[in-house]
Amino acid sequence: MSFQALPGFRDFYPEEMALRRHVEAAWHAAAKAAGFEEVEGPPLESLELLKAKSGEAIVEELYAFTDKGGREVALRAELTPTVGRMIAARAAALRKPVKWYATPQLFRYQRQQRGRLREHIQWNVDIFGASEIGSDAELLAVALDALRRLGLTEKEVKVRVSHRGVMAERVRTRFGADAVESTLRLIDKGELTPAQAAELLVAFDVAAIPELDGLYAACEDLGVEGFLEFDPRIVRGLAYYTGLVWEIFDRGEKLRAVAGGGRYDMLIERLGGPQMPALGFGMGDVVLTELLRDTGKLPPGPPKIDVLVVPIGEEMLAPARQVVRRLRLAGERAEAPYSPMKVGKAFQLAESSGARRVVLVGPDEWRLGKVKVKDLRSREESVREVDKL
RNA sequence: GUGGGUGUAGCUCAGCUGGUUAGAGCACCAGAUUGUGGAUCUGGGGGUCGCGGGUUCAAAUCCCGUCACUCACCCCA
Repeated sequence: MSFQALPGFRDFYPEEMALRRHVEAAWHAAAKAAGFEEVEGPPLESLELLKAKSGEAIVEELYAFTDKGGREVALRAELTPTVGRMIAARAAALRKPVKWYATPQLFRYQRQQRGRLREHIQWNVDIFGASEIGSDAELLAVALDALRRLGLTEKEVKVRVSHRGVMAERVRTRFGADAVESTLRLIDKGELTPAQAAELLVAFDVAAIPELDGLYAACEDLGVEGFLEFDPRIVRGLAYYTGLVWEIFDRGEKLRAVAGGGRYDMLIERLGGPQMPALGFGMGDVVLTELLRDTGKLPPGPPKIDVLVVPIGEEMLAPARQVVRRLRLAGERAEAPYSPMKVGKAFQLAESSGARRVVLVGPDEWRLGKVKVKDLRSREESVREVDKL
C-alpha cells in the first residue's frame, strides 16, 4: 500500500517550502512597508457566511460538510467573507481606514489544472473605510511592490484595469438592466460578439472614466503607472465588485491572472455590517510561482548552515557537540555529524550545506583547548582557542 | 461533472513493428595508502514498467477497465 497527497493538494519538500517562504516573505514585506496589519481567521467557516457573500452556486465548489454538531460548514475558498465578518463585528471600534492583510490557505473543490489546484496560499490585502482614489492606487501599488521584491518588473508583468461600475452602467443603458450580469460575464470571458463589443467599447477610454484618470495620476506618484494598461474587458467574474477592477498578468499572457482585485463597496453591508467602502485583492502562490519559474526569477537555495563542525574520531563526538553548542549560542547556524566523518567527506558535506566555515575538532588540538577553523572561501586555516570562535 | 493527452528508478527520459536476467544521465551511498574541497575514476543500493483484468507460447510494448497526473470546458482564487 502506498499513499500520496490527495488530488490537487501539495507536499512541500524543503525546496518547495523554501520557495514558498521566499514568496511569502515578499508579501509580508510589501504589506508591512505600506502599513498593513496582519490578521487571520478560521479555515473552517459556516456555509451560510460563504453563501451570503458568493451565492448559492458556490456550494458546488466548496469542501462542504455537516460537522458532528450538525452545523453546515465548509473550508474557506476565499478570505473575504471572513475578513468582512470580522470588520462588520467591530466596525464602530476600528479606526478608519482599516488596512489588513493575511496569507491564508484556501480550498476549492474543483478539478485541477495548470495554475489552479484544490488548495493554495493566497495573499489577501484589503482596505476598509476608504473611498478616495488614493486607496485604490495604494492597494495596487502594494501588489506590485511584492512582485518587484520578487524580481518582477514592467518587463514581466502588467496590470489590466477597468471599472466594473461604469461598464455595468454602459451595458444597462444599451441593453437594459436585465442584460447586465449576463453581458458582464460574456465580457469577462471575452465572448462578446464583434458587434456587441463595438457597441460597448467604442470611444471608451481612460478619459471617459474619472476614477481611472485619478488612478493613473495617483499611480504615477507611487511610481507604478508603467504597469497599467486600460482594458475594458476586465470586469472580474464576481458580481460584488462595484468600482475599479484590475488583474495582474504576465506580459506574455501565457498564465492565468497572477492577482486580481478591485472595489466592492457593498460587501460589508451585505455581511450584516454598516455601509462601509471596501477594496482589496488576492494573489495566489501557484500562478506566481509558475511565473517566477518561467521568468528565471527563482532564488538560489538558501544555505542550510553557517558552520560545519567535524569530529575527527569517535572520541571527538562529545567535544564537537560542545563546539556546536558554543556556536549556536553565538547565533550561528551550526551542526555536527552524529558519527565521525572522514575529513574529505566532511568538506564535501560542508560545500553542499552552504557552510562558510569548517571547524575541525581533532584530538591533538583539543588537548590544548583548541580547534582548527577553515574558511571555505579564502581557504585560510587557523588554529584557535575554543573560547574565541 | 465533460472531453483530449500522458503514466518505465527519487528526478529527466530511452526501450523499433510483442521475444531471455528492463537501461542511461542526474541524484543518493561506499571506496580510490585511515586529518582537507562541489572534479575524476570504480563499485553499490534502488523499479510488482501506476493498478486490475484480457489476448498470446511470450506483454513495459496490443485491448478493456480503473486510478493518478496533465491540458481544455465549466467556474473562478
